[in-house]
Amino acid sequence: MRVLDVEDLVREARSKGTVGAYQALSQPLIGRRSNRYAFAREHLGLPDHLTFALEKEIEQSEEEARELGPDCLSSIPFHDLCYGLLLPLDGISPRRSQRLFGMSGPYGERLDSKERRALVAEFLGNDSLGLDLVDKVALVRGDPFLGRNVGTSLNVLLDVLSQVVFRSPTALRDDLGSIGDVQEVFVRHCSRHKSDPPLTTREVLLPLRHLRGSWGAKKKRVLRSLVERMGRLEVFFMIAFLRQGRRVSQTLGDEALLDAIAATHDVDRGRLDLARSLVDVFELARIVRDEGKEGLAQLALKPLSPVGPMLAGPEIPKAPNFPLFFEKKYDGIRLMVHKASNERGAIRVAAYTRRRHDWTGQLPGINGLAWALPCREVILDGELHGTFFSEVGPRPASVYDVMKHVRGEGGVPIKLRFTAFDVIYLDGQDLTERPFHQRRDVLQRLVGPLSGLPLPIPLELSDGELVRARPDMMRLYNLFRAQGYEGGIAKEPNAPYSLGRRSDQWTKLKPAITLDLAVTGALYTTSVQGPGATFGSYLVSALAEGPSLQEVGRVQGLGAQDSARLLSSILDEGLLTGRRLERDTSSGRKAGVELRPGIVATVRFEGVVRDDTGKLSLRDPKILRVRTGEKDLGELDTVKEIERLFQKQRFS
DNA sequence: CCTGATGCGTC
DNA sequence: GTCGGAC
DNA sequence: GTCCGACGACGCATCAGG
Repeated sequence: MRVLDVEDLVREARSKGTVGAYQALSQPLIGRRSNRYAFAREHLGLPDHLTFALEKEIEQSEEEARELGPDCLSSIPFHDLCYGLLLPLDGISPRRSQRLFGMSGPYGERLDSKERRALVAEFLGNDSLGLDLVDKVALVRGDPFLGRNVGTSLNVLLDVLSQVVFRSPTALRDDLGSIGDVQEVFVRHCSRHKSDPPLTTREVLLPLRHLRGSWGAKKKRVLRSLVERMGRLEVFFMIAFLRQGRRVSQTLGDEALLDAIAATHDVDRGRLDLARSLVDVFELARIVRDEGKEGLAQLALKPLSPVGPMLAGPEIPKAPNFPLFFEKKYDGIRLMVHKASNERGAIRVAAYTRRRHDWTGQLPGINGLAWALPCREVILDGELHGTFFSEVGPRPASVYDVMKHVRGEGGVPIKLRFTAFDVIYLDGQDLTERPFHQRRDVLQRLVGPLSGLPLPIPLELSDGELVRARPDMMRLYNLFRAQGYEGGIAKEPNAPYSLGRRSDQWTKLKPAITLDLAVTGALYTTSVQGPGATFGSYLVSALAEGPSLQEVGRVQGLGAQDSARLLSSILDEGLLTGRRLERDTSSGRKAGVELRPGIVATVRFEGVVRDDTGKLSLRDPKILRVRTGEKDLGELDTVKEIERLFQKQRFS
């Protein structure tokens, strides 16, 4: 056995360039070392974010059996891209830009939407940047994660910054309190204008693209490696990328992107539109990049290719156009069930959620359901929901029970059911253009006979009927409510099925309960949009024994005007107790202030939910109006009342 | 081993 | 899920 | 009108640290 000479291997590998060297060494040396990052840093001079990106890229290229090019990182410097593209697209005001970066960008002032479109078209058409179409779409959309949800909490960002600038996270949080915007906090603490040597755009895009699923110290190490090499402009936009929800160039939607792709990549605009209804814009870019026109031409609605379901519009209008099909609204998980058969009769089944995630594996019973359908191929749209069995008899389960049952592999005494309410594809035919009533007929013939069969997940047709006037509709609505369901959906009989879109041809009718609650605190907004509102949400409390106040939930803030008015009355009436408070939210811990009672909010909500610990909260709460100057606690609704509502909805 | 923090998914 | 705001 | 980010709820998986 020959002993490997590390030095020799490294010397030989380095002659192959950065990527080649890592590839050459990843198997014999780096893969075996516990600290690959330290090894790559010492011997190859690779910063951590590149080691991370290359490791992931190599993994992926092996899976997809494709070559990893030696120049997969060489591309336009990220700084130049920020300056030439992201800054003009972002619509940041010239004054702010001057203050943050000491410059106002290449155009001096804000671009209007026409100019932004032109810029995007020019960018997509420029093939000397070392960026492919997927990269470009990701940049224009400000989403390096390609449409997947990747969040980074505020605390993680501040931790990373604290490692780079040697300032405590607490001090940084205080800075954030006075500056108001995370991106700006990073910019202020960044000493350089420009990275040196410059980071390339791919060098930033690739680590971010693979960041999904990375957690804790690993994620922080990658981010730190990037942040400490960035100048102000670069760090500003990377932080924008990382903030979940916050995207640059938000004003330029898919439409503009499709226009630009059509113009620069010689594909038909109408074809792109059609494609867009079947896949998201990132997948579309990948298809154009890898398969070109032919790939686009092959795109069609077909089983086993997930598509976004049609979504209902907001609320039913006061005077809807009758007749309408009024259908029970089930509280569960929206699911598209796909069935496909090949020539030899082998059947494949899949189930996809509203955001096109594959839930087939989590729902073994879905196979039996699909097999029972008397057709070769089909795509059914419906709701996975459940029935809860308790001492007082069966009642519809809430979506939380359903999730617990599905994810926790039972443990909850509910029986899952799948209720189909639409069919969009049947045996080679795309039915999306057909009017709803025709699809309903098809569905009835297909699913009706299977109702009541003992399938692993029972299949049934949604409950509903054609109503000709409001009293008919309300009679049905009250019946559905009495049975414990959420309400109803009104569907226009002639509506086609709009894939992946929200349509007002389907509207909801749901209950609205209101309570008067005390506003006992406010959390600062994390918004970075202009002046906006100071507070992003409010803590509300109900009257409890004592009398005392018990917090019963948070309610999203008001519009800019109402919010400003509320803030001034808080100050006028001296409602600030001076105590600060913090609450955990899905986007990290948020800071806020405690308020003395004095503001009463009328809160509308759809029901009461109870978590594992027995705590009751309001579901989908919204502030209808606020009254100030209320000193009398007796006017408030009580915790008892909320408990009563919870019991009532359970046993109705 | 338990608990809290974080991320990601559903509504 | 809802809502408000920018376009 | 349409789009999308800022917000609400819970539950589960995973990891860090006492």
